[in-house]
Amino acid sequence: MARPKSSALDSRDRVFAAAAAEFAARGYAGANVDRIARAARLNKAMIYYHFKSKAALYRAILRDMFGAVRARVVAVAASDAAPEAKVRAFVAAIAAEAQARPHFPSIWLREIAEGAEHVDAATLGYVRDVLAALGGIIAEGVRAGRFQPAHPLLVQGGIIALDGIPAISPDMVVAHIQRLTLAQLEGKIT
Amino acid sequence: MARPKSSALDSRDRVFAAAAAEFAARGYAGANVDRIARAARLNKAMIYYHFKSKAALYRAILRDMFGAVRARVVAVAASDAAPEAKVRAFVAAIAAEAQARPHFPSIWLREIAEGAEHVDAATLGYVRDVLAALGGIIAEGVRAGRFQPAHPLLVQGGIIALDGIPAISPDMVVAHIQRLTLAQLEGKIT
DNA sequence: GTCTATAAATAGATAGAC
DNA sequence: GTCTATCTATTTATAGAC
Repeated sequence: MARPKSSALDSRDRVFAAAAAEFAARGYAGANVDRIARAARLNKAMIYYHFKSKAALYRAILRDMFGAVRARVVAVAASDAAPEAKVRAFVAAIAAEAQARPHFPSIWLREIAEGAEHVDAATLGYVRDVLAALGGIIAEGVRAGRFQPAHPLLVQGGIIALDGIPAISPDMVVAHIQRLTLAQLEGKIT
Repeated sequence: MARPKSSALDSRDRVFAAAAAEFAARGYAGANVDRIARAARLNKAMIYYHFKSKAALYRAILRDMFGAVRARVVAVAASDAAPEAKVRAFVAAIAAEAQARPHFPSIWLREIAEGAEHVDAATLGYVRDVLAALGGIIAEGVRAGRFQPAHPLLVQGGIIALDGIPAISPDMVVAHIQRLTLAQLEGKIT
C-alpha cells in the first residue's frame, strides 16, 4: 500500500527492483532471498525489515505490476477514441508497461503456468479490471457494428505470449499484435 | 535414452508421470522430490534409483516432450499436403501433443520464462527442428505465391500462449489459432 | 527393486549489536 | 536503518538392510 515517502525509500526500492529481477528470472520458488539481498547491495535482514516474508515481497511486486497495467488500460477504455484506436492503444499500453518493467512478462507467464497461486485479492481485482476493460472495448465495437463478438481471453492470448519473446524488436511485436487483433475483431479472418 | 523395456518399466514410468505433473504445477525449483515419490506410490530412494538427480529427471521429461512434438511436426512438414493444410496440421499437431501430455504447455511456458535454463543439447535440437519445420512450411507457401514471408517465432507465438489457457475448449483454441495463423500468412491482415 | 533411516546442504527467518 | 551471526526447517541425496 502507498507507503509514505520516508527516508527508507532508497533501500526498499532497491529490494523491490532486485526482487522483481530475481523472481522473473527464477520464479517464486527458485528465487533466493540472499541473492536478492546481494543484488540490492544489502543483506538479508534488511529484506525482512521492509517486508514480512518472501511471499509478502512477491505479492507486493505482483500488486505493483498489475496495478500499473490496470491503470493504463482502464484509462484507454475510458477514453472517447474509436474502438479500433482503443484496441491498438490497449495493446500498446500493455507493451509499454512491459518495457517500463522488463520483468513483468516473465512473471506474468509464470503466474499463468502456476494458476495464479501467489496472486492476492487486490491483484486479482486488477486482473479482472484489465479483462473487463478489454471486454468493454469489444462490446463497444460490436454495438457500433464494427467488431465481431469475441472472448477477451482469446483476444488477449497473443499479447500474453508475444511479450516474452526476445530477439524481436518490441515495435515489431506490437504492430504485429495490433494487426492480428484488429483483423480478428473486424471479421477479416474467415 | 530409449532404455530397453525391462521389468522396471512400471515404477520408472510412474515416477516419470508423477514428476511431469509436479514440475508442471510448481516449476523446477518448486517441485519436491518427496511429493513426486508419494504421487508415484513409491519413496524417494526409488527416484534416485531410476534417475541420477532431480535435474536429470527434469531434463529427461523435457527431452521426452519436445522429442514427441518434434516427431509429429517434422512428419507434417515432410508430407506432401498443400501449405495451407500443413499450417493447420502443424497447429493441430502441437495441440494434439498438448492433449496427450497435459503437462506440456505449462512446462513449456515456464521454460520460456526461464530462458530455457534447464534445456539440454538434445532438447535444444528438437526445438530447433520444430522451428525449422515451421520455417520450411512458410517458405514453401511463399514460393508458391500463397503466403507472405513471416518470422516463425512470431507465427508460433499464438500457439505457445493459447495452449495454456483453461476454461476454453481445446477445439475452440485450435480453430482460432489456425484461422489467425493462416490469415496472417495469406496476407489477409493489413 | 524397494524400503527405512540419515547425512548434508540449502535457504527462510530472527536475535541482537551498532 | 543496517549489519553479523545464528537458528530452524526443508529438502536433495545417499547408505545400507531386505
